[in-house]
Amino acid sequence: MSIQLYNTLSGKKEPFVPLHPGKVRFYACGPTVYNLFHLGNGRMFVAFDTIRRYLEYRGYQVDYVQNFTDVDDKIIQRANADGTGVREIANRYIEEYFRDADALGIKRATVHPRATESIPEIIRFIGDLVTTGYAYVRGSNVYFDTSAFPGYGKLSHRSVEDMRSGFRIDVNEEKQDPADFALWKAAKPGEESWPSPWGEGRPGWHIECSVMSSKYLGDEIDIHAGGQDLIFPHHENEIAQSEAHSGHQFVHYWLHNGPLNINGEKMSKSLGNFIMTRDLLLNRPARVIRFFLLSAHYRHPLNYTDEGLEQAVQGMERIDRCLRNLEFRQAALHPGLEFSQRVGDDGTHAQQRADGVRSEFVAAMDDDFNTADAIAAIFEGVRLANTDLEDARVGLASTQAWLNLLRELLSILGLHEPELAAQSVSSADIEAMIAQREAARKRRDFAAADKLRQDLENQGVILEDTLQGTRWFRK
RNA sequence: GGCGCCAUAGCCAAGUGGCAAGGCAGAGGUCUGCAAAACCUUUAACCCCGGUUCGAAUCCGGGUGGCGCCUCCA
Repeated sequence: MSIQLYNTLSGKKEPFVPLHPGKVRFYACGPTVYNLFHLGNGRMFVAFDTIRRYLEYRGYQVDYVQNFTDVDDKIIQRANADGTGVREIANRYIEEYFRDADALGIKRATVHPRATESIPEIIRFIGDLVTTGYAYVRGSNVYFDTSAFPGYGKLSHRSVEDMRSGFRIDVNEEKQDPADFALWKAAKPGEESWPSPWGEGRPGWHIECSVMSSKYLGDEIDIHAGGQDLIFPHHENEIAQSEAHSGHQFVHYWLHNGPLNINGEKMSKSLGNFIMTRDLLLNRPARVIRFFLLSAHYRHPLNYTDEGLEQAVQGMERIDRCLRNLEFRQAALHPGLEFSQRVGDDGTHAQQRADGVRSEFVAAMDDDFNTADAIAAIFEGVRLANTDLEDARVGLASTQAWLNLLRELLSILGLHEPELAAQSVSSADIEAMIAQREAARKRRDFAAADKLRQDLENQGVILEDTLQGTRWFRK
């Protein structure tokens, strides 16, 4: 069974067949670097990073390109507001992007191109469109002529007629048609600009993605991804430019993620409900945030609430505890310990069930990257592993099968091992106190034993008694 | 006005023609000196009205409610 994915272009789920067997050319729209990225951006980055990871897991070699839009009105505004230069703003927020993205477990792209690094290619591309009659020049502005491209509207499934009837399109005297859009914008005084055949100016928004996509991946690629709100006009315009330019199909599969809402409403500055990913990262483990973002299907709306995030904390902890408990069992089985004498378990049964869980996980992910179902499969693995742990005879082979499975599946989702908390007590001190407590318990001095446990808990160390001895972890 | 999406238990969220996953929260039990962890059992759901069908949460039509895009917002 192959991977099925929902293609915005066709409006259907389709089997994924790459242009070149075993290889995937994947372009994901990146941030405009004028600020930290908000949780909606974070959702998009995590969603497509996860899809990329899964494609790699399924054996594809993925060339993943994610751009930085580093020339834009908002960057200029920010630079003016801060009294600094646009390059400084862009560089700063590219750095900040990596800080948050790395924390969220988002893999670095194969290439992270910046629009300003492709100005000559952009100018050439626009020049070609002018030459072939797809674009027209008005002073130092260049516009794309949408009426020259018959397929215009095929991605967003609307016609130019529909758009004309909409009264919200600004009428720009220079444009031949309200649906036309800028490829090259004449420089305004004081703005960063580049020389071009049409005069000083800078690229329009849409052209950079078309150019960088073809520059790094070729003019026909497998996947192009972004938020649903980019379908129109951004991606529609990219198709028009790229296909007018190349004369053939630009992208085979268009993937779009759903919106992230806050308490049921769209994030907006006027509502004051903007959530920066950074702010969440300061208060919660990054993997909990990632887990939360993956808890719904990527195409569906995801509603952020404090309670929802709290539920993600609990869910993530259930998985982490299972890993910890499996690891403790293995430590307790260490050769030389009395307990290991009693173990007889070749792990076959656990391995079979682990394989079954893996199959469920893969089936879920094959079905348009259904991470919610995939996470359900992980929980099934957790339950089965915990059930095994209930049996004192279950030993190294079984626990290893479960650990291997859970680590494998978590890593596909980019949810790696728990982070180590700050350490206020050394492991040796903890072990010593556990030994003291054990002695107190042996002489049935439970008051002393409980005090030791409480002392450790006050320092963030939790003790749990098991048949194999006392296990501990830092909270 | 045009285009489109969504509605499943207290909460989150899969499923999309054949006995309604999973997580969180709740209840009971087992284990334990106690606690924790864990396991077992359990409570509880397909917005409304029509239609198609042997059979609909799932398909079609109509409502109601919520949301998105049509503004260089992911």
